[in-house]
Amino acid sequence: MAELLWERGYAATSPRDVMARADVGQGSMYHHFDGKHGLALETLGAVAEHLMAEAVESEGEGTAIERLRRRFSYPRPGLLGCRLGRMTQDPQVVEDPDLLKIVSDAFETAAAQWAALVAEAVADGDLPATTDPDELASTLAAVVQGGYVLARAQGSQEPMDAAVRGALALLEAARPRPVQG
Amino acid sequence: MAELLWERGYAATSPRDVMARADVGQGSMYHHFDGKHGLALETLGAVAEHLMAEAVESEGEGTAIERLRRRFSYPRPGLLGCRLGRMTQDPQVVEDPDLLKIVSDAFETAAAQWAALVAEAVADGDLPATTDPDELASTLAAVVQGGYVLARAQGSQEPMDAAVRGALALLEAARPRPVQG
DNA sequence: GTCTATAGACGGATAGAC
DNA sequence: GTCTATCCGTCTATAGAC
Repeated sequence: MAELLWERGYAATSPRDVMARADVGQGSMYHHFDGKHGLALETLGAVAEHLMAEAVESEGEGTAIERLRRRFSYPRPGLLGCRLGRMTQDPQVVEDPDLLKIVSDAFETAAAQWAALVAEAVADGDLPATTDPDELASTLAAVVQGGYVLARAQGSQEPMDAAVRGALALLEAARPRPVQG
Repeated sequence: MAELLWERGYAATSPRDVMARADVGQGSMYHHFDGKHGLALETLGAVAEHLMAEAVESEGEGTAIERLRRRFSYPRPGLLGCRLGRMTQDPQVVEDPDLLKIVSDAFETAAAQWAALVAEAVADGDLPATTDPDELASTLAAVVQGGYVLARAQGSQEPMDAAVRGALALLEAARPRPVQG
């Protein structure tokens, strides 16, 4: 189910497909899961947890700006799209409070983590003192999500990587000059 | 059809829906259009043209950096999503060369326009001389597209606006200090 | 040009045997 | 627990009358 949600989204994934891919009979599936909706609920929750853990791990060690840059530069499969961001274009997901909550919570958590990194980097003097952490957090998250869109639109990984590089260059250019002495 | 493509995407829009919304009989539709595919082709082409024209208009007059900021800040309906970017999450669109081409071309044109604005602003000394116009163009386009994703994920316009503001602040902070005298 | 009727496949789910 | 059979609706498109 996780694979199919990624490849096709929620609306376009049928229980039949899931059964075929998992090589499982109809009876088995409906015995263990509460239909398509329940199946998606469990799957998407697990995916969200997995992605968040991976993102935090990707930061590694170092100063805030280093961790921010590392997390931001973490390789992402542009052509495949984001397993969560993708769901926001699926009306059947957005109109379903349960499913939307999973996506919404994940983005909220991610935004808070970006904002914390930004705030720390500002305190370190590695970003302008005037920076609004929440705004820049939104910007960074948007570059990542938008990178997926551009990559899929062009059928190439490149726009995603370019978007990230462009943002990194901007962060660097905006870095306050260290006070001499 | 344009409305339905926007609201539901391509895969989830049925000829029946279109007929109902347009208050047109089945025979009429299939007489004038070559089925769902042809309908989408014509519609999406017109939408792309309209959006591109609107974007160019939004720039207004002034220096490159002013036009860039104006076009970038142009109000966008985050909750509704981008009428073209949305299509990139629909496998039936991405796997259809004709439909994908419309989306792909539009993004390519937009990227070129962003890059031209950036290059001009660099020449004006309003952006760092080290800026790669293509990269920053990708970044700007990604912020916009990602803003739509964030807005829909949170069910609010705010993340979209915040992402744009954050990017504008970054552009401002990265602005080279004018040489005195 | 526009209508109604119909085709054949797939959607999501349930029933009841084993 | 797992299987097969089956339900009713929708999907996209075509046929053929008017």
